[in-house]
Amino acid sequence: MASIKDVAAEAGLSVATVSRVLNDHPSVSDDARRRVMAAVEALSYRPNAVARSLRTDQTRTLGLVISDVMNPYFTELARSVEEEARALGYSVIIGNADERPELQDHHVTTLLDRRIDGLLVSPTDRGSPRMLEAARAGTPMVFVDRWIPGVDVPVVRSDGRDAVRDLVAHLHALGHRRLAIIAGPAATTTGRERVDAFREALGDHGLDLPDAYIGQGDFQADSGRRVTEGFLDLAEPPEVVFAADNLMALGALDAVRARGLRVPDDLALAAFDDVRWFVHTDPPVTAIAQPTGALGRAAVRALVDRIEGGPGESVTLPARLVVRRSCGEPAPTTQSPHPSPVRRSTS
Amino acid sequence: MASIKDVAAEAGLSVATVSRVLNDHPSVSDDARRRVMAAVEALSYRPNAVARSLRTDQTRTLGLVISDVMNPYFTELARSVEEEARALGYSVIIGNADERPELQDHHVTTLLDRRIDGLLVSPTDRGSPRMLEAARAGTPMVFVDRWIPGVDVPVVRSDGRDAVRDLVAHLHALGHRRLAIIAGPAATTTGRERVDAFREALGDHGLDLPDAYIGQGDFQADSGRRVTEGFLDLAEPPEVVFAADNLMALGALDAVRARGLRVPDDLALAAFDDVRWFVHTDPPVTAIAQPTGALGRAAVRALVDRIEGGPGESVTLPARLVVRRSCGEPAPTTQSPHPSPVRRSTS
DNA sequence: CTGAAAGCGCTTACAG
DNA sequence: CTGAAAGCGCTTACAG
Repeated sequence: MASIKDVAAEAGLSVATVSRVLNDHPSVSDDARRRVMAAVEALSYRPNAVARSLRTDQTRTLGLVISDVMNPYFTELARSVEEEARALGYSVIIGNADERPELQDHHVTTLLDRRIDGLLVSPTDRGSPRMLEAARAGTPMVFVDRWIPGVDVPVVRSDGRDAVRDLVAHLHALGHRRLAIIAGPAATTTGRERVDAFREALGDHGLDLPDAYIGQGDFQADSGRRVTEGFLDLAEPPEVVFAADNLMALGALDAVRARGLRVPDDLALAAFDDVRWFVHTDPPVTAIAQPTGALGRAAVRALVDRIEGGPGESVTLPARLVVRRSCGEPAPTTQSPHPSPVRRSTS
Repeated sequence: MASIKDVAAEAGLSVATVSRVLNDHPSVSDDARRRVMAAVEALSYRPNAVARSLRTDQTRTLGLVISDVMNPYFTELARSVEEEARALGYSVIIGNADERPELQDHHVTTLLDRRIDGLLVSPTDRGSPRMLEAARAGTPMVFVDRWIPGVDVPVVRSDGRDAVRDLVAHLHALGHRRLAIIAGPAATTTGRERVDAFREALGDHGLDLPDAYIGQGDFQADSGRRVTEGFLDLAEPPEVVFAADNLMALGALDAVRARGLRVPDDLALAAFDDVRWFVHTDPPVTAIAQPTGALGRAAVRALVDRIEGGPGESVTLPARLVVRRSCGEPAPTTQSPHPSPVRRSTS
């Protein structure tokens, strides 16, 4: 591959001058500029970003460590992050933690070793020493979606409290009284907050959330299935299950289907996170939608601000309830077109 | 951030020796090793990967340029690629082309500028000059899923021919005779091959594929919707639509639902690519499943082989048909539990 | 406007 | 086993 030296030789100029025209430095003669451009063209020269980074101490790269790429919510988040970053002249390297702290730590380490300019993270846990140290050491960093209390880093996330309140009101109006939740890991903020918001909303209606109705999931589908089976085995199963993310809702659908039961007749279902497929599931799933694209863009802007020495603004955006049919038919509607027999769990 | 010089000073040794222990070079005394380790620990030193890359001319990084991250098939592919790469000691940087040639080219350029050790690509088109030149220049490269004829690069993909044949046999047995396809872009191999396989399989049953039954999509949901609407508006609409990927199948479901029609009664549906949600759609969707994880792993192995100077083996894995209910009930089964009225397109 | 030179943080022959 | 030195490909004060 041609280096800047080759270009300089081809153009009959010094590497300093070549570098200047490549970086649009003002003090270059038109003649020099022309000759350099011609040489660049002739040699198909492309600057080596590695060398440039070593010299300038910036990589124009952002690291994004997310909990699970296979989760459509995070996939969309990653996509919007990349788009906004690209618009601002940055590349992004994604690290998929797969909800595993060691993997998260591996990616944080790798990213830091590569000297990314800033780090966007949606922590899987309360933070590894490496991550906390990086934050303390002043590595530009911002949390997206999930965050770690006590760490002084801007947070960009959505607040689902009002949407959860709307959801519970909706469920209550439909006559449901026994409401359960499939929670995310207690080590994550979203894992805890969604349970708290749910409990609080239940309280508004004089309902409480017994421990038996709090299932411990891990934001992945299998756990949603397992927890739902547990609920169904209860002497008094819940009437509704609220899954704290879309994958656990998928798992809940698996469980219901495996028992030959039906949603919402045997068990109503709602989910945090709205995904496109929810429109076409049987039945369409009522969900809480986050402004995912806006979140990703705001996170990048906050991070780039930090990189440039700014404070990096924290942002909280509201989520909203999208009612579909998985919690029961709204009252005024005519009878469902497929009246299915109400079967009950046999246990 | 501490550099190797700081470590050398702290350990009272030369940077050469520090470098040797960091790289597990055999000729280092135990004493030196101990002192270096202690210094590394004391300073929380981490080698600068940028400097190392510049010196060694390798980044231990693979580039992956895929057509669309939001497509679950590619998300899963990306995930398996990253896993296998990590197991082999490589990181991966993903570039999302979003089915846009210019964006694909942007990512190829950026990746090459960063001097990735090898490139994995699922081309959106027939290849940009930059990509073709990189291949010719000997940049280690392998195509995954889609490929470019005439370019001498290993190809790792799945062959859906047999599965498509099985699908058509299934449709034929169900009594369907008017079969249509929502094709991918003709600029892609998968766009063309799936149509060819479909036409060929139809031929086996004495059926042909009229132009009116070939809808031009772009592998994204909206095009599936648009094409399906066109089919539904035909004087003689097809009885079945085969979407060449899962997103266009989603779009087809949108179109059918928007008209108040039902699958499979009004229009049967099958898709290339199986996704988890297909189990829970209304009705569950019959699909052709690719061995996505195996594809990703094989692609990485081929690429790493090329990087190490090997030939890089091309691999073709079979896809298989997964029958569900979106094309109609299999004959022996009892009546569907929700007999819905057969409505027809009004046009 | 242009060039020679230093230096970014490493690795690695080459001597000793 | 250890160190001094060169060099990877750039950028950027410093002189001129």
